[in-house]
Order: sequence, then C-alpha cells, then structure tokens
Amino acid sequence: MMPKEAAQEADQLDRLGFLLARHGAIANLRIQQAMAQLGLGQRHSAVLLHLGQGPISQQYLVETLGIDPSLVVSVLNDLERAELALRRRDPDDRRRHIVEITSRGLATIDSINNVVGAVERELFADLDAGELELLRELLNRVRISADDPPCGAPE
Amino acid sequence: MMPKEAAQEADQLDRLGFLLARHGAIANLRIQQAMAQLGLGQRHSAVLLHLGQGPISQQYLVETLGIDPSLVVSVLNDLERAELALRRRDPDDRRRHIVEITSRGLATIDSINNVVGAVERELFADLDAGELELLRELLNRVRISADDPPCGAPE
DNA sequence: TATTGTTATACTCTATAACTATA
DNA sequence: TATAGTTATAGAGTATAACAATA
Repeated sequence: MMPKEAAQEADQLDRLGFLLARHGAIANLRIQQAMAQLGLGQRHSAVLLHLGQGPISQQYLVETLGIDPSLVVSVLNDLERAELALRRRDPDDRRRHIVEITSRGLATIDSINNVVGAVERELFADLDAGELELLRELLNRVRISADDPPCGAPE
Repeated sequence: MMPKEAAQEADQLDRLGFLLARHGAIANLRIQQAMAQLGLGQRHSAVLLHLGQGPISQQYLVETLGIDPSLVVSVLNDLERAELALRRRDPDDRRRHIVEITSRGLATIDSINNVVGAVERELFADLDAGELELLRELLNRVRISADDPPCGAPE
C-alpha cells in the first residue's frame, strides 16, 4: 500500500532538522563501523584520541567526554587489556589514576585517522574542497549549547 | 605556527566526519526531546507522519522505516492507546491490518511540525535563508547508500 | 566528610524466535 | 507452504547506587 501524496512527504521529511539528524546519524554509523574494524567502540576511540594529547586522569575523561565513571572504567579496562593504554597511581594524590597511551595506542591513533579519513572521502566524494570548507563553516555555525553532549557521549 | 598539541587536536576533533556526526546527533537529540514533550518517541512520530499520508499496512511501515515488525506492533499499541491511530482488518486479506490516523493524530502531526520547527529555529538561528538553502543542498550531496538506515531506524 | 575510582545491580531497549491466523 | 501480525524471551548496553581507598 503506497502513500498517495508525495508532496506532503517532501514537507515533512525535507525538514532541515531531520536532514541534519539523519545524515549525521549515517556519518556516525560509518565511523562506528570503521572503528569496529579496528576492534574499537566509539568511546574507545574517543578516549584514545584524548590520551594522544597527553596523560590525563579518569575524572578528566568523565567530564570531557560526558560519560559515566563506570563506563570510563570499563573502556580503560579494555584499552589496558589491548595494551593501548595504561593506568598508574598519581603519586601526588593516590586516589587518582594517571592514564597514559602506549606506543601501540599511538599507532592505533594513526589507524583511526586512516579509517576515518577513508570514510570521509566516501561520504564527501561529491563535494570539492571549497564546498567542504563551506559545509564545515555552516555546520560550525549550527547553534549548540553548553549542555550538549560532548563527543563520545551516549545517544 | 600552532603549538603541536593544539594542531593535533584540530586534526582529530575538527574532522568534518566527526563534525557532521556530532552536530547531527545534537539535532537528533533536540528533536527527540521536543517529541518527548508531546509524549512521543521518535518512532511514534515517524509512524504518525507516515500515517498522515494515508492508511498503510504494518508491513509497509516495517519496510519503509526499517524497523522490526515487533517494534511496529509496540509503537502502534501505544498510538492506539493514545487514540492517535487505529487498526482495522483489511477485508481483502484478513491477515493484514490497515492502519489509519485519527483526527487527534492529525492534530498531533501539527504539534510535531510546530515543535520541530521551533527546534530548527533554535539550531539555525545564526544562518540566514540563503545559508540554510546552501546547507540543505550540501547535506543532500553527502553520499548515502541504499543500505543506510531509513528515518526511524535504530541507531 | 568529600573525592576518585571500582563493582554490582537493575533497567531499558532491541533483536530473535516461536506462535496464531489467514492465504 | 508462505505471509501478516503478535507475543515472549534473551541479550546488549547503560545508568544507578553501593562500596573501598585515599584525602
């Protein structure tokens, strides 16, 4: 049984909000699948990318990524088991862990950049460099407020 | 020349793929919250919008929205309980249900359009009409393939 | 007493598969 | 036998909250 009015459909499904949400979800899914090829969930990658910038505490990850402390524990357990990161006690405050990336973790960051780059080339194959810059600029001007989910947060 | 740490951050977090995924997720979340004000999940709204175009079978919803038959049942149970839609047997094939929207359901579609419109005005407040058209055009040229999730599909 | 991190539990969402009734 | 829809169950993913250790 087919819908009779295609015009109405255009009204409702062409809404820019829906378009952004939908194509964003597709981009997200593609990235997710690419990460999975590396054996990483999205959060694992997000944590790893942050660790790439220097040692940090778990609390910092909780705040920055906007995810639950118990999730950080679980992700770090995985990363540590895979020898991509390691935890050690902070001598200045023995409650804290200093989380560091390993050399294997650094190599994995390169892999992440490669696979995400490949996804991007696929997604944006029909846009030239100028259009990509334009899209980036327009997306950056979409209003997101302070309480929006940081990258790596659940959906 | 930027310090090395900041350059790396820009490399990784400014990736257009991440930007699209992230801002799309925010748009999605806002829409979701707006729907929730009406007591509707995203799927409820998606189903309702499709019903607005005329009576359809449950099978059609399964195929169009890409969601599981059992989920369609559950969503329709909710919609029926709220008197937004109703099911009746198809006399031509008594296995099928013909699903119709009610007048209350039609009114709810108006509400959906209102709240989503409000979300869009918020998200896109810093863009003028021409820029919105440009953004729409660029988003439409992002490559999505046949097996990408239809709207209403799980994430 | 407050904070950091951990563990254990419960809950939500979804897919899977078995089932009923029609064809 | 195949199809439309329904129901029941199990699994993944997540939040919640209790807990241990430091401060």
